[in-house]
Amino acid sequence: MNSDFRMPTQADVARLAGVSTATVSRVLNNRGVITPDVRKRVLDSINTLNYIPHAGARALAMQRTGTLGAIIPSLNNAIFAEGIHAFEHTAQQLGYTLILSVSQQDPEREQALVTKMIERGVDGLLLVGNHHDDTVFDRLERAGVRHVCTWAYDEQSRAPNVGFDNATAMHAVVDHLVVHGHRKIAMLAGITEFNDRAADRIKGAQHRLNSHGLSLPDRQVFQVPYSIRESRQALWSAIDSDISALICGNDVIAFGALLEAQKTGLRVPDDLSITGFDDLSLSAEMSPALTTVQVGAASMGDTAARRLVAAVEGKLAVVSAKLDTTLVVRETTGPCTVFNRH
Amino acid sequence: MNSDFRMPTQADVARLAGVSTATVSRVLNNRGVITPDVRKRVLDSINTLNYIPHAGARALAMQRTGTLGAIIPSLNNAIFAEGIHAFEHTAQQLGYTLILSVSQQDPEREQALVTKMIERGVDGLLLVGNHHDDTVFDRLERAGVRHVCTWAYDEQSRAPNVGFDNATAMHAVVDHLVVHGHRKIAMLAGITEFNDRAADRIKGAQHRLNSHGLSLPDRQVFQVPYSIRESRQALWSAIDSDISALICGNDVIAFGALLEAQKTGLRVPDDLSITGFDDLSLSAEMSPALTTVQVGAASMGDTAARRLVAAVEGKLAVVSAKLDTTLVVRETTGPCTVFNRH
DNA sequence: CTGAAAGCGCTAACAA
DNA sequence: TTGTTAGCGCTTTCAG
Repeated sequence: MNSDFRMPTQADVARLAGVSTATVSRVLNNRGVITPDVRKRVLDSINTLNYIPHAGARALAMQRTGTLGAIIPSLNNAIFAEGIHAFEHTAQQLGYTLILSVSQQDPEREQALVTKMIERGVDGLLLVGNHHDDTVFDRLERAGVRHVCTWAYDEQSRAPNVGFDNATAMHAVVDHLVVHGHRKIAMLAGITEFNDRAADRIKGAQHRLNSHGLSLPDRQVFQVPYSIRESRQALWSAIDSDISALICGNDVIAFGALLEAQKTGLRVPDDLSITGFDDLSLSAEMSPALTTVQVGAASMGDTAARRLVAAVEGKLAVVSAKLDTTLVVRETTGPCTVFNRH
Repeated sequence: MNSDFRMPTQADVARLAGVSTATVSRVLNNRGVITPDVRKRVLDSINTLNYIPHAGARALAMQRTGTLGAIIPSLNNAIFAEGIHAFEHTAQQLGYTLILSVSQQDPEREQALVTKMIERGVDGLLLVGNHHDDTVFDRLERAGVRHVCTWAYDEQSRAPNVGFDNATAMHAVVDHLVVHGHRKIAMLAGITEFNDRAADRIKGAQHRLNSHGLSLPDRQVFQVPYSIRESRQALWSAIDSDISALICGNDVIAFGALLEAQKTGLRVPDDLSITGFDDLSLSAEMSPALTTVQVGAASMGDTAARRLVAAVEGKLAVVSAKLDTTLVVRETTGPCTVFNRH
């Protein structure tokens, strides 16, 4: 690392090209009209000096940074990774850079990260879920940072949403199961603390079952971390009661349940129907292929980025987008064969 | 969005507290000694004004941003997501913010992204693999941005490495297979264009096989994208020759091969042994559980962040770290039962 | 221990 | 069409 070497600045470029810094700035930002000859001289100087503008200085002078922030619960969850991948891709395409932080579902950490994002001057911010500390929204609104909550959709939410209704998404699952004759159903849900999506999925399943004259009592809802290992164990609690179908909070949980079921000789779907949520790419490939809910994480990330940028550049409010989910029926669900065990 | 509202600045805080901005800056950065009373007044003012410092301005005045950059090929690959998750976690812990960009294995895009990173003034940058455009390193060195290449380890590399030797990592796989009597082996490798890790894994397997007096001719090496679907198809090309073992470039490819093998009634490992690379969390859980190479993506991300920060704060060069890989023998490999098919 | 003032690199009026 | 001149918000000598 050559120690005391100064990166060339706009002033250096200006000097070399024999123009003012204002002119350099102009050609850099395509502002105003510039004599072809001058523009060429500037461009040449930039090249020979290997000049790279200083984003911090620019951010100070203009009122924007050209960055989009995202605070997500985790990256070790393929579905978030997929959503962020798309978000970054679109952001990049629109000329924005991504600043990414992981909250680990910790509200305090999230709050601190939001402040960090404001410090960094992100032009827009993506959040996951609608459940956030009030101060999060207060700060964001106060700072005038456009933001959007994803992975959820609720008309009542304080912030704009780009996502789907987790509760409603469960309706199709329940209907599918009920139509196939399932009456006793359990659920391996995600952990609901600080996770409104997981909670909504439970509520959605329960309500829909109720409307069919059935029920999913709380004691048949088991909260498990999004981990295959832990999900395998949870299967045992779930099948203690003689259920014929198992609704899982997401695909990873479903993988665990399926693997464990297979290992113990339980036939899926003959002895037990299993459903997932997310439709990871693996879900279609495994065998039996997983019946699950497709959420379109990629298009969610893409849409979130577009709406955010549109709002920033148009100086408007972010407009919400309600995304659809679709039940993908595959091989882990089938007709209920009652009295199958016990 | 309240339109023309100005975020409170340090000057506002100073005014309210009845001190100079210099003093505010001092308490903010714990520099020098400050009278307790003054400190309290400043802190109070900060609170009542909800003052949030401006990172851009600070970056301009100091010579650092408190950000770490990372440019990775993709996020839709669980192993990269895991590595970045750890990188971000450690960075956050050390007080740094992550700026993340995805290159999609495109050298031109990568080059542009590196420039973007320099613009943003990242204090350190994580790259994947050792194969990068010369201008990438030129620019980075010129700008004095510490950087580290991960997911690879090569004494000869131009940049510091935090990673493992992909070629050597294959030795254990080959040895394991050979010891079990396998002689005819094929490989489903990753696509080697712009991917030195994939290429090294092939070379590693070939060399080691050679040293056993065996060989892995190029025509038995099939390059496939890191996708289950595509890998399934590739299996057919591979087993055309009557091999008894299949080395896969990573776990995802192995999943595909395994799934397809099972589907067609090929018994694993009796009819065909299969190995992976990465040791994704799923690999241990599936059945048969996958024999694979554990790479410790998390500790790689963690170490990369620490080394980068140490170099930045100590004004030193980044020091490389050679990480170990370990073969995890599970159930997809077994003794060779020759003449098993055809 | 604290304040005044210069300046980090860039953009945006305002003149010319 | 281009140059001059203020800042943008913060840190940092240098005085006091």
